[in-house]
Amino acid sequence: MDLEERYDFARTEPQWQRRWEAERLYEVEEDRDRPKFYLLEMFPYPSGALHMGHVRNYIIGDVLARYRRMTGHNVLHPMGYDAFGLPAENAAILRGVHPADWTYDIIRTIRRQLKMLGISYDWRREVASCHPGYYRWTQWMFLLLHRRGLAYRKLAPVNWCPQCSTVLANEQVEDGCCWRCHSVVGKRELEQWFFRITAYADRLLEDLDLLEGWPERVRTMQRNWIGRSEGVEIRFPVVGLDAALTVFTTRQDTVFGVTFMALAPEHPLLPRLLEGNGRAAEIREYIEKARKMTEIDRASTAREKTGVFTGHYCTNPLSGEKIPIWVADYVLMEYGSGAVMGVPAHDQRDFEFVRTHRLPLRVVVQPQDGPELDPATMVEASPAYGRMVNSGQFDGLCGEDALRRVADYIEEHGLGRRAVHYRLRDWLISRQRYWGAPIPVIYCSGCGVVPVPENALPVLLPPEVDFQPKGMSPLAACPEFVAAYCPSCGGQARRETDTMDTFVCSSWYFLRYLSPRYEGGPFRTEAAAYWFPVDQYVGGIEHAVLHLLYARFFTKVLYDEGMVPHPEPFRRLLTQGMVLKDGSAMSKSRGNVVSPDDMVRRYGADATRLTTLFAAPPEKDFEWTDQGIEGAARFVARVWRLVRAWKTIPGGPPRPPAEAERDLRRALHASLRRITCDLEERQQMNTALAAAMEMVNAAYAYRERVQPQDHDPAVVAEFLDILVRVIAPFLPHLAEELWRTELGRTGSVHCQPWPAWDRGALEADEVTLVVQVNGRVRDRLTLPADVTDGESIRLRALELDRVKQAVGGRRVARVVVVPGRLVNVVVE
RNA sequence: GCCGGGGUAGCCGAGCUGGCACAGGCGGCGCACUCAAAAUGCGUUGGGGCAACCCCCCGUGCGGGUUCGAAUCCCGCCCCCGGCACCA
Repeated sequence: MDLEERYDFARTEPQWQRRWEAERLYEVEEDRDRPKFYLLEMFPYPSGALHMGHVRNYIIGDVLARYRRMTGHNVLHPMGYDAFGLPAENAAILRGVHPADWTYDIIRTIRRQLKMLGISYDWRREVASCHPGYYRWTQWMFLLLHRRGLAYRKLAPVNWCPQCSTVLANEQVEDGCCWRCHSVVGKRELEQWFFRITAYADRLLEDLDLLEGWPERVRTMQRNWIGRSEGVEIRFPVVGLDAALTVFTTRQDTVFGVTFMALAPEHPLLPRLLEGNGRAAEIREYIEKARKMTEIDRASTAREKTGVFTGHYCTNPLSGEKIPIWVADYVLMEYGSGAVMGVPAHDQRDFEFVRTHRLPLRVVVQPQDGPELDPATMVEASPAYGRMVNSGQFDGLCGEDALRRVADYIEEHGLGRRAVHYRLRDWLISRQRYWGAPIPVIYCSGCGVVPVPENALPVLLPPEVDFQPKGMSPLAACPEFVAAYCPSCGGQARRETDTMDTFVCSSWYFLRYLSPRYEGGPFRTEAAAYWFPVDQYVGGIEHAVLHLLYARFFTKVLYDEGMVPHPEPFRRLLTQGMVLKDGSAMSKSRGNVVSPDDMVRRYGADATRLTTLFAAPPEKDFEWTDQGIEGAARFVARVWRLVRAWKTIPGGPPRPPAEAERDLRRALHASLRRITCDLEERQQMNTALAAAMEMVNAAYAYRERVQPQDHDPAVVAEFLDILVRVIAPFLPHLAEELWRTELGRTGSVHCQPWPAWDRGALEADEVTLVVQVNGRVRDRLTLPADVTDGESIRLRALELDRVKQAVGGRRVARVVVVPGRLVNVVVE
């Protein structure tokens, strides 16, 4: 072999990419005779060229897709673009180009990058959510939800991002800041469209148990987000007023310990309590102050609990006691009923409140263990469940029983009812921006809110619009768009001018891929019957409660509508970690972006793929290093040289395998088994690749050990055949080059069946047992593999010099023999 | 505070359901090839003790426990990452 010869990835890789496209290798149709496998990566938001962090996602997905193809599956592996959204609009404002031009430009770049990496997509199925052929069906989804009573309009205080100049859903506010631009989010009172995701709260929660293929972390995050609490709502009549305050509590066993009532400053009953109230001025001042506070300040637990007494009282319906009503800004209007029964002895917040305002405290639950609670000496609340005291007829009841009996009593006496509350809020989907799918609704002075008829979709986004943000929807300033006829009465009417949240577009895209150009509906139900659900989804953890929750919600609605055969969209989920550079996530503003274009140019697509796959398990973050990719490129070349050197071994008569051949075959099949397990069950590409490297190392060791003229042709041929197949998912270009060009095989390696390991090759003639004395390794014992008799192994172990030495004449108490593994001699 | 996930060489990481701790890579060192270098191939690489091989001791965040045997199981801590959090 000429050592100067090098693997020319720059020539080879594009050549095979063109060939695969010409051979339509990755294009699939429904095929009832083959098991399907739907493999999907989260589609990118086209806000710029992809960096290494983005492409890791597609590389991981591609390995799994290629592996499934080789295991005989009919693999659907599509790609598209989450192309409606703010970055495009902001870039357009900044650069004076139209968002559509900007978006399609970036899409071209991303498509080129994905092709350059050799990702095996069925490109015919590409979708872009900003295309009318797509958003027509996003609008259709809106109408479906509307028809099912799941889309409604209401006036509510909503999150407003001043930077993005639009409202945001709760899920899109992180620590009081906009998820995208990190500006502090304020509140505005606006009439907006919501999706009633809370109607599905229980199912979204319960079905998490079905998602065994999801990381526990994501399931926990969704559980936290949904935040289900079981309790009771209790009505406290207001003294001297024909009204009652309803409170929600999960601790009805503490109801005899209520010493005050606290209302949120926004509570609707407050205006009535202020009528003719001598303290009205003071109270109003407090309410105003609370209103002006930012969400973050108000939510701070570090703040002292402030409040003012309203001068009014209500009656505890169980004890008959008179309870003072306060206003306190630690009570949130958005949760429960905006009123809290204050039980200072058993709730830390209420405890802090009474300490500042000198209100009384009463112990009504004694913990099962620990000292008796004494109100005089308590320094914090005691939230533990226990035995009810000072609670009249309920005294002595404990724990769950107490909760149940009090709830029963409340219901039987009409004082309230059992209730379940959620942290989850309805999904606010209106956006006061231009670059999104218009909400398909018309407002008629006579008929009210009228949905656009399905056959009038899409409601097209007009191209010529001034989209400079002015705190209102750009479409409202476009008279041609606003003017409409009422679909119901035909009279002059007005169009809705808000667009839909980007997350609406991405809540159903995995269904559009199934029949991407279908005109008769969002997707062909027969296609869904075959392909749905996604078998393996790959994407970032950042969507744990955003996209992944919304997509589950949409799927359940479509399931109820009978359009999809399964209530969950993603059977298995892999959340890949980030690629870090200099210790942090890549971003343009940080200037630490590693470009896949550079890496592919310098080292090739396969080496780039290998680097991201081998550096760490897929779900973990890893630091990008130049040494890493150099090592990857070395391995690519090492494989190439091995195959080049070995393909010329002439055939010869079969011969009995010698020890060197048996060792090589054992290493080959042991690695094959490991790679198969790692891909099949654990999805650990890094360890699969480690096994592939061991495989190659074993071949080099064989070449050191055996003279070239003595290389066993049959063993070498088997080795190359298996090696090239197993590297195919990881290094698709190299594998194809070796398969077709070097080994001269016909057809693509990517259409070959995945090899099965040979159990027989794994069996060794001899096994080496570890011999321990008191758990420490002292020697080794090599025996023919067929010696499994414990007694003879025991005797031979005790005969070993080093064992005798370690035993040192002490009495042998017992000998543990694990055949095939070890012997442990236990001495006193 | 609650919930989830982690902590193994100089670095990235293997180690499954208790059985030789550290596979594979990176980095380091050495050898071969070369006039030389690069590239490549081979060897070596946890710490300590010993002149030295053998060998011995220590070593998976910390402290206990279970076990013939623990990175792995149990109990109690510490630290890191992520989520939720004035949610009644």
